[in-house]
Amino acid sequence: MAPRDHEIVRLTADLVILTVRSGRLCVLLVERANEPFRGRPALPGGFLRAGETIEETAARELAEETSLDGLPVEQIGVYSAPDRDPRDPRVVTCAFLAIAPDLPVPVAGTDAREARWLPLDEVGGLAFDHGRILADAVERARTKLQYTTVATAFCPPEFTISELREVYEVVWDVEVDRPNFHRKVTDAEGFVEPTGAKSTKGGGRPAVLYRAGGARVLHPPMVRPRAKSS
Amino acid sequence: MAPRDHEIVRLTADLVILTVRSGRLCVLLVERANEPFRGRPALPGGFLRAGETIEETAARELAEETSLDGLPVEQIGVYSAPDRDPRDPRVVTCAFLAIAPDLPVPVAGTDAREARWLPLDEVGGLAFDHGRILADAVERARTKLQYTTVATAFCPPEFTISELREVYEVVWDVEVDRPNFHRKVTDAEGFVEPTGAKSTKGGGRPAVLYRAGGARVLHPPMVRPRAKSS
DNA sequence: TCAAAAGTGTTCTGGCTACACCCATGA
DNA sequence: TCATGGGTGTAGCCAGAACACTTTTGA
Repeated sequence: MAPRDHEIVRLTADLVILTVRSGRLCVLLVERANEPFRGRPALPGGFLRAGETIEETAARELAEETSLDGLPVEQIGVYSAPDRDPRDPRVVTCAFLAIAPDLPVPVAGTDAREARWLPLDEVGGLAFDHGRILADAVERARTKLQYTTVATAFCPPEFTISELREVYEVVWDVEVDRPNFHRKVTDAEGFVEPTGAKSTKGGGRPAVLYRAGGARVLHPPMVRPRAKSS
Repeated sequence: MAPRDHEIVRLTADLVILTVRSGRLCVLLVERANEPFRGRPALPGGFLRAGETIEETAARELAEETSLDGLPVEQIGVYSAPDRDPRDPRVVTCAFLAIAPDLPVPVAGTDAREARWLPLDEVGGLAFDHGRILADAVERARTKLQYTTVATAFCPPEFTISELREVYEVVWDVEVDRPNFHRKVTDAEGFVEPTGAKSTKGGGRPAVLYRAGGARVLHPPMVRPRAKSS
């Protein structure tokens, strides 16, 4: 092969960290402190270091931003347009999706950057190609709700079926039939398991509390109905 | 942020090109001409060049290996283990999946490397982490058959329903009910459309020929039955 | 006793499975 | 006229959709 006709790049991991806060799907954004795009909102992220896999880079940045350790991250894709970063030399990024419960805010980052949750429909003007990355990650999250049990990752350790249903309704922006959802979730092997306790909040009958079950895939899958708004 | 604590990498695109040949799922492999892993089978691939996206790198390598232009490629993932390439400096790869019809072989590459189709169950001893990349890509292809129309990409421009069914049977390693498959495929909007011609091969009744339809997603999806061979 | 939210029962329907059956061609 | 593979008909089953209904709490 022809030697040295290839380009040297710097590799970053950018994180799309999603959560549900007060009935809205939110993403964690930071404000850029340096050029390029100084002052613009951006996805948290950082450079690959020696000896790391890019997953480890992502996990390290995630821990710094959310103080949630061991939260799984999933690759969304590589974004490598030559002009995506005006700096020289070239920067290629690998985007990751992470799903978090509603954390105590403001999220205390260990570095000076200000991080904040922003509802998806208020996001605009992101730096670089982060708008596209965010859109791709949200689409992935929506798809994953169908055939995996990740919805529980949006919830606190103990939750009610209604709280879990709210995750689906918020992320998919649909209404989900309450009785059918209850049956489907409680019948599905390993999706949720009862803790024995009951929720005391709420005006009506107390709800049984559940925790996430052992299953990762959902069988049969949830089917996403037609969107309610549009 | 702390400057210069990040690593410089070289980025490659590696291709998993799949096809169905004489009833078996096959992958295109090349023999490495240089160290490391000289003489070992490997996935075709190459380095990112200046001004290219990594998708363009993949498309360029694909065209060189198969002389099929414009075949779509899909990202599988990034493989970045620090020790995946014994060379220094570090090489990170982005893997791509491409699906091809049964091409006239041997595939004429423009470079000197010898490329050949190898049935999946005969693959072994791949260079680097290409064994894992291949496994991930095959799993992706299997999943994609469920809810997309990519199965037609395994077929020539005109094909019979039975040829399309064979794709599912080979890739999934299952038996598919012939009558039900026929109905499902011909009823699905945009999956296949008849050309008007009929196949002359085969001993029995001539089969109607179809070409790929316009739809990319399959609605409702194909469901993968339990594997026939354990 | 009423409102509110949790949870159960029941009917209907659409898609899938299984398999019987008919059709068109070559030998 | 028989073998071979293409294509259609149809009965049963099962899961999801829709929605009526019962249960358990606080006010």
